Amino acid sequence: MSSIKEQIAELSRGTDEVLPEDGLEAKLQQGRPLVVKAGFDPTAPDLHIGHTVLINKMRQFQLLGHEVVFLIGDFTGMIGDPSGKNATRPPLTPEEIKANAETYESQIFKILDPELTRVEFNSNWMGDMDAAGLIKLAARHTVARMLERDDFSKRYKSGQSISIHEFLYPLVQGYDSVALKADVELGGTDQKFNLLVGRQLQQDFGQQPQIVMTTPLLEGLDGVQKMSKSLGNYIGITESPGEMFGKLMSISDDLMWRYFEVLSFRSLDDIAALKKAVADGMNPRDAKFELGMEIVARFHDEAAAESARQEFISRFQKGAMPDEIPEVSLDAADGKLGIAHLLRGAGLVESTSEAFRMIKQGAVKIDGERVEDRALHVEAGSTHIYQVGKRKFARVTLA
RNA sequence: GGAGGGGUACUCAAGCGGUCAACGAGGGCAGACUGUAAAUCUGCUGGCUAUGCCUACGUAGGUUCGAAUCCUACCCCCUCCA
Repeated sequence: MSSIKEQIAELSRGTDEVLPEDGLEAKLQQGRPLVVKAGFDPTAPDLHIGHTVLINKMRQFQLLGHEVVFLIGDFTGMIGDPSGKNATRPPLTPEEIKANAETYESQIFKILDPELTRVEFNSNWMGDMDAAGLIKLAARHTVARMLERDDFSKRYKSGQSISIHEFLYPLVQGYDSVALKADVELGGTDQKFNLLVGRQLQQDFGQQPQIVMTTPLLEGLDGVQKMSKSLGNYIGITESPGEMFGKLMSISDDLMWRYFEVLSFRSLDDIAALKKAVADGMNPRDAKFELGMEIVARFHDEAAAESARQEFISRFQKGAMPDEIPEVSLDAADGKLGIAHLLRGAGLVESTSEAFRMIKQGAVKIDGERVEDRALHVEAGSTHIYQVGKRKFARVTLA
């Protein structure tokens, strides 16, 4: 077992804040398994690797022998977290929540040890609380303190509405920590306020307040904006090995080191050594290969990672066609088909207009030959490999 | 309840009777360069039976040879006052 100091260094790695700063050391020195809590929305879980920064942190605690609680906020979900959102969420049915919870589990257990993970639902304790209980809970916090929260104060000052129920969200989340007697709560930076409310409530309830650890929102593949599905700059953890590997290879070198820090399970020393090797002349691409392999292996397996790497090398370094090209059959009405219609029929472009644009830009190839003539017609009874841009391929048989 | 401002393409944002499929920026896509990088440069960025036609500027009507631009009604959003 590593020293407490080393543990703190690894546990703090890639975190945004640890509050209070020296609190973690004090907790660790107690020498008992700590209760480490992290809460998740019960809404449709479609995790991307940005979410796994937090889960990786849970895993670290788990490896050090602590008790990790994966808390599904099924009750809180009925309130809706106000952070940055104003749309009211439709309430989920118990069936939906159950299904979502199962999806969560199948995804997080690629990282966490199922045997050592405690899954909880906050409806277990919140569902039984009556109105009087809720008011008592509310009485433990003040409006002034609620307004300390950044987005509340902004909205209040600018005259935007704040519903009363939004104040209850941090309280319920904080009460979860009381119910679980949490020693540590993990959350994204946007959760900081809520996590701190937990500390205060625990103190009110006579408990030792939890340590709050926040993890940053991971930068997306563009390296600038946060990773999110709607921005399209994400890697979903259920994506194929090839896609995952390819996407990781497309990130900038700066971002690569960032990803090493928060996504890799390698030790900090290891990463420092790799960084030095690159500084001394190692091709950064090879370092990126190692990152790609590790991530793909985590969500798939070693063999998949290796073949993803091989595929990548043969396809892009040697310019070969991908191994798996979608097969498409199309019917030609008059014994031949215009190239634009063919490309659209094969799903390589959205519209014939787009097809013409792509041809004009020199992005269309047939069997590796660039198409120059937008009026080109392909004879029926032929099979060719059509390509649009670098990544879109289809083997089209024209009948 | 009263007064005022606004709704334009993926987003922001010009336009305020014709030359507007709509300036500009961002994003996206493509080409060059490369490590499928990043940065940079260039081009494209509604659809179609394709050098023309159709559909689009909150919704529905109207005025006009002609409307995103003017008028009317309606819907929605915001600000200020109560």
